[in-house]
Amino acid sequence: MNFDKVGIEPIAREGVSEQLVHRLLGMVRAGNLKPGDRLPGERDLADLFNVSRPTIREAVKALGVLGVLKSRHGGGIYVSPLEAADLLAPVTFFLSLRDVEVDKLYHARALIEGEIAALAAERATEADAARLADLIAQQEQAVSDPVAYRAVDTRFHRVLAELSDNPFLSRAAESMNILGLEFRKTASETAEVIRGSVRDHRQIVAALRAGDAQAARQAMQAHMRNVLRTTPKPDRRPEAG
Amino acid sequence: MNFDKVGIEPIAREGVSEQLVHRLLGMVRAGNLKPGDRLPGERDLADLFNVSRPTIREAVKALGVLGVLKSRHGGGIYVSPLEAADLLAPVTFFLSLRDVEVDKLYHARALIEGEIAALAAERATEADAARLADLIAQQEQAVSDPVAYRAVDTRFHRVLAELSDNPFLSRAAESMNILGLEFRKTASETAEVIRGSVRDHRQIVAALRAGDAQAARQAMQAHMRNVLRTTPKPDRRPEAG
DNA sequence: GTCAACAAGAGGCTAGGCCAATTTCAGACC
DNA sequence: GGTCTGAAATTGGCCTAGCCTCTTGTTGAC
Repeated sequence: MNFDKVGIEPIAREGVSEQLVHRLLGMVRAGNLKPGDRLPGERDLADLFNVSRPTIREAVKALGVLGVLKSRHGGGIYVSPLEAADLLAPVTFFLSLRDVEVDKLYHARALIEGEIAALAAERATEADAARLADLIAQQEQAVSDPVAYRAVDTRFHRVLAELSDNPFLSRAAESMNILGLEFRKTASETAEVIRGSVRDHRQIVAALRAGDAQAARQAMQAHMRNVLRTTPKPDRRPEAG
Repeated sequence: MNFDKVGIEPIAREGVSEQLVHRLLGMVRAGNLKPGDRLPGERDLADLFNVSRPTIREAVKALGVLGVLKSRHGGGIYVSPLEAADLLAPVTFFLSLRDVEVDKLYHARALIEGEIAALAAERATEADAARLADLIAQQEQAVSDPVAYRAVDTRFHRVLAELSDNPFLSRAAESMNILGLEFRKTASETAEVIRGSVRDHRQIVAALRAGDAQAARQAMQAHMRNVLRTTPKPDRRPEAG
C-alpha cells in the first residue's frame, strides 16, 4: 500500500471537550434538545458530564459560534432557533476569503439578488409589500444620513431575502452585501445617490405588488448596476454618477 | 417612533471571548494569518490580549469547530487549510436534518452554476475545452466507482468556475456543491446516474466550444435538474443511539 | 554520526473564587 | 387584592493557579 497517497492522519484522540461538543450536537440532532430549550446551568452540566466548568464553557462557546446554542449572561443556556440561514454563517466567512474585484462582486450580486427579487415577487402578499414600502419611507427620511440609510437598506434586502424563502441565496446575498459595504465608504453615499437607490427600491416593490417576477428581477439588476456605478473604484478616484 | 416596527434588539454587549473570536477571525480574513501559520502559545496569547488562558482556550476551541484553527496537543495552535469542505462540515451536519431545503439548494445551484457556465463559454479557449474533455474521459472511466467519480466531478466544476473568472460565484458554487454532497449518498450514484451526468457534462463542453453562453447556461441548468432528480429525498435519518 | 533518553515547551483539564447580569420572590405600598 | 420595589439567589463571564500529558528539540551515550 502506498502510504503517501492514502493520506494518513494521526489517530484523532478525541479530547473531553470535543466529546462534549459531539454529545450535545447529537442531542440536538436527535431532538432530545429542541430550539428554545433551556439547558442545565454550567455547574450542573459540569457535574452531569463529570468534567470541570471551563471544559463545559469551551463546548458551549464552540456551539455558540456554530449558532446551535446561545448563553445569556445570568439567564441560562438555550438552544438556538436553528434556522438554516443562521447556520449558514460559515459560508459568509468562506466567501470573504478573497481579494475583491468590485465589478465581479456586483455581477454576482446582480445575479443572486435578481433571483431573490423574482422569487419574492411570486410570494409577496400585500402586507409584505406594505412592510417594504414602510422601509422605503424610512430610507427617504435618511437621505442625508448615510449611516442610518445603510441600516435600513440592509433591512430592505433582508426582508426580500426572507420573502424569497431560499436560505442559500439569502446567505450568499448577505455575504456579498457585507463585502460590498467595505467598498462603499459612507462618504460616497451622497443624498443624490441615496435618492437614486430609493427610486430603485420603489420600482422593485412595484414589481412585487404586481407579482411580476421578471420585472422584479430586472428592477433589482438595474439597481445593482446603479450601485456599482456609484461605488468608487478602489484604484481610481470616485467619479460623480 | 413605533418601537414595534423598529425591531429592537438587546444591546449586544460583546464579551471578551467573542471579541477574541472576531479579532482572530479578522486576522485570518485579512490575511495576517495564513493557512499553516503557527500562533503563539496559549499563555503568550493570553498575555498579548491581556486576558486569561481559559478565555483564550474558549476562543481557540470555538474557531476549532469552525474549522479555522486547529490546536495540536503539545504542538501548538495552527491555522487550518481553510478549505470549503472543512469550513462547511459543521453546516452540512445540520442541514442534513432538513428535507425541504434540497430543492432550494439546487435552485440556487442551478442559478449560480448556470451563470458560471455562461461566463465560461464566453472565455473558454480550445485548450480549456480540451482540458474539460479530458476530465470527462476520466469520469467515464469511473462510472462504477462513485467515490472516484465524485473527485473528478468536483474538479470539472472547479475548472468551469475558474474559467468564469468570478471568484464570488466560484466560492458560492463550491459551497453549495459541498452542501449538496451531503444529500447525495454515494450509494445513490449508480453507474446509470453517473452515465447521465457524463452526458450532461459533454453537452456543457459542446456549448463552451461553440462559445454559446446561453446554451451553456441551459445545459448546466438541465444538468442540475437531473442531479436533483437523482438525489434521494432525505427521509429523516434514524438517529444512531 | 546515529539514536535514545531527558528536559523544556505547550496544550488539556481541573479546582476554586470573584464579579456582573438576570431572575425570582417576599414584603411594602397603593 | 394587586402592583411595584428591592434584596437575595441563581447563573453566566472571567480570572488565578496548578497538575498532567503529549510533542519537540537537544544533549549525551554509543
